[in-house]
Amino acid sequence: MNEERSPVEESHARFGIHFLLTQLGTHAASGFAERVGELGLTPPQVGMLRLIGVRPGLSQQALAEHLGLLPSKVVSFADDLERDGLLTRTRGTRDRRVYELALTDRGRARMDEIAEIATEHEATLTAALNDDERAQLGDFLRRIAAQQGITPGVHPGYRKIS
Amino acid sequence: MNEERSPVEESHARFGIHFLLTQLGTHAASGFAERVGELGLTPPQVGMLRLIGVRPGLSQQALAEHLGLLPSKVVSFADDLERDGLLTRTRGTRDRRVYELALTDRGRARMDEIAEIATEHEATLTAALNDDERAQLGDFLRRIAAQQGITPGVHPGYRKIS
DNA sequence: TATTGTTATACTCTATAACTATA
DNA sequence: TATAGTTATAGAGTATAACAATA
Repeated sequence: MNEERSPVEESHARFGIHFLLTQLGTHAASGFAERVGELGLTPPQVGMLRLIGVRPGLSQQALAEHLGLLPSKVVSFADDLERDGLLTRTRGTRDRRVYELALTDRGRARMDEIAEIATEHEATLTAALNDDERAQLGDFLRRIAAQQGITPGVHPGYRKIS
Repeated sequence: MNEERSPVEESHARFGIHFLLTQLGTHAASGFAERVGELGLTPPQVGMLRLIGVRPGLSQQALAEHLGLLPSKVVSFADDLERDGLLTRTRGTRDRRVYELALTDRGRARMDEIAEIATEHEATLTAALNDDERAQLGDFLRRIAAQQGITPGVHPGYRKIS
């Protein structure tokens, strides 16, 4: 290994947080994808279930908007989730063009499983920190997100970066 | 907005760092991609230039291995960068199958531009924090990366998550 | 026979556009 | 005419496999 610090390396050192965030972001995402994959789900599908659980009666358009997914993707994801008995489509009473989506009992149970997986995943991911440090890290990241104009849980990065 | 805390929402709250990391990771990555895109470069190409700058004479295979890129991708990226006069391919003297890659003067100048962009990007990204907090955030993230077995700069997330 | 770089191809995924039914 | 959901399709991007040169 060469020990001299080239200009390139120095700029790289001054560039730490960006690299760490991108690398840890993809690491966290792929770890989570692997875990929920064992339940036959993808992260965007989990995002759909989570949002439907919080706001039942949501339309597919609204889901697509909130999660940053293509409407045509929401259709096929909803097909899968409905076929697996995790959610129901009900035609809207006032506007019969829309489907109102809701979790089934099975869907709620699946979300409880996912909550357990998520808690365990979170703990594994932050095993290097103690509770105080974890809280402080969360504070830092939330402040950065707020300052950057990022709404938590909205457009959570499922769509490809163009 | 519903103010009661459902089990789903509680699990979501306990799940903060994962979501923050993935969301901020894609945010940081897309911001950087946009900036270097104005120079006609993609993030993996920047990664190639950076690594070649640090370790001149690297082969395309070694590049692919270090950055987590497909060898066939390295070929087309190197084609672009060579055509733009940013790097040179020289046949290896001992093993004439390999190309030894090196930056041209123009390539080094481009890397200096990128270093400026990177420093500015980093400052913008962490504008919500003061210097002490920025240093502490870096420490937290480096410790997490080390504990998770992530080598800084190696396989920096260019490849798609499978 | 194995490996580097390259090219060609098959495959997946994404985004867009067309279609229906309601409004 | 416009919108929600759906389906079909074109385009982009990815991974794999085949190929030439060298070891």
